[in-house]
Amino acid sequence: MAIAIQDDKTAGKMMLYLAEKYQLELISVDARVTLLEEGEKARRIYFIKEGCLRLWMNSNGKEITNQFFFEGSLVASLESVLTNQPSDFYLESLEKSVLYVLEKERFEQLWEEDAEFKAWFDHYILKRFIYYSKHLLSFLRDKPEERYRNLLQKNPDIFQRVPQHYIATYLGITAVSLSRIRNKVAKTK
Amino acid sequence: MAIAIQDDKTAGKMMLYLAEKYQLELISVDARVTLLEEGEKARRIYFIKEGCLRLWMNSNGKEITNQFFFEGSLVASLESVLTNQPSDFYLESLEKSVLYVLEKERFEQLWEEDAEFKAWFDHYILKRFIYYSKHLLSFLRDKPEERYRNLLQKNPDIFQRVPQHYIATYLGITAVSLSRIRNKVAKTK
DNA sequence: GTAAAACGATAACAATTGTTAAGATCGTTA
DNA sequence: TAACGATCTTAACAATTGTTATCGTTTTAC
Repeated sequence: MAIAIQDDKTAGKMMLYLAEKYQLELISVDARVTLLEEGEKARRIYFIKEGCLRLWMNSNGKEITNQFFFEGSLVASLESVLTNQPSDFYLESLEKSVLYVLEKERFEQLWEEDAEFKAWFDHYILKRFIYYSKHLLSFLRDKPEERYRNLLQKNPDIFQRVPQHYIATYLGITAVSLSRIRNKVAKTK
Repeated sequence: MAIAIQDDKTAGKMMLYLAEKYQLELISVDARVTLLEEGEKARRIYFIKEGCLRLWMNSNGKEITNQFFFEGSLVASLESVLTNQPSDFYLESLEKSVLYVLEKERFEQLWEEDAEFKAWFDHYILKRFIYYSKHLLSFLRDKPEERYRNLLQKNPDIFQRVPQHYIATYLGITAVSLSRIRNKVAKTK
């Protein structure tokens, strides 16, 4: 009896169902709004109804984008929420977004007392664990150009919605290098 | 009320306590023994009492080391165990090792029925999740030389126990490049 | 004990990426 | 509307890494 890992669509629907079930507050934010600062303790988890956000950090004056999040995703500085440590990351909206808000206290209460929520959240952590292990592997195995090709194939929309220089640091390269790779790949096709 | 993330020593002791509690079978394996092949479905989780192992994959004829595991660690192709899919990885002992064996069926039974085991395992997944997210970040943020310096500082023993060319692919570089970096860093000190 | 394999250092050259700077385009804001 | 900032491309050069090969040493296997 194996664990069936949900696909993103199913997980997204489940998330929205839970947001309604727990009657989470809905908020709207403009593009480029910072929802969490580095050094701050994260007190909220967001469920994205519409829009997109990014988690990023400042490393010696350079912005490093850790991850992008779109509709149907849970987003937070999870490490900060779970361990109660100050966040290493900034959380920022890239587009005008509509978000359900789950306060940390409510989250912890649900996690402990609500079996359906606990099952869903534990499964979410498992999914993220598998996602991270695969993403990490792509850094061990692939050159930047291959990481770009993979991203373009699996998530082409991202290039329509997210500035390219953010994508570059997500791929572990500079914006200049990504521009060169795109030029090269476009010629190859 | 935050989740307290256990340090490795505490987690290791807990693991050995559980191994005794569930009276897991103990096996000994020589160095360089393959415990799981690529394409095989993982049917066992191992708890390392003594020794060390590595998880690696073959990518276009090149060996990529995904992770090393030492005393007090749980080791398996977890993704394969959890999803019942064929493993992308090989699991191999690097030294003569002594391992507790937890069969998949027993694991699933404990996970569902034994609260202490479930709490421990869920916590383990959370820890691994945080480990992976930090490790991934080091690929986005640091150059290979910095990843080497960090590893040397945090885990110097690894260079005494693990062949250097395995460490190289774990750091995402070639063995030649790691040798050059070591030479350069040794001169800098 | 000896042959074979594994391991690590190094050299030479190719390929890729980083850095810095300049310029063009587009959208936002006063 | 005009000024500004954000975004992307490109160029030139520096720095780093990959590739291939050789060599000496150590370890393993028969």
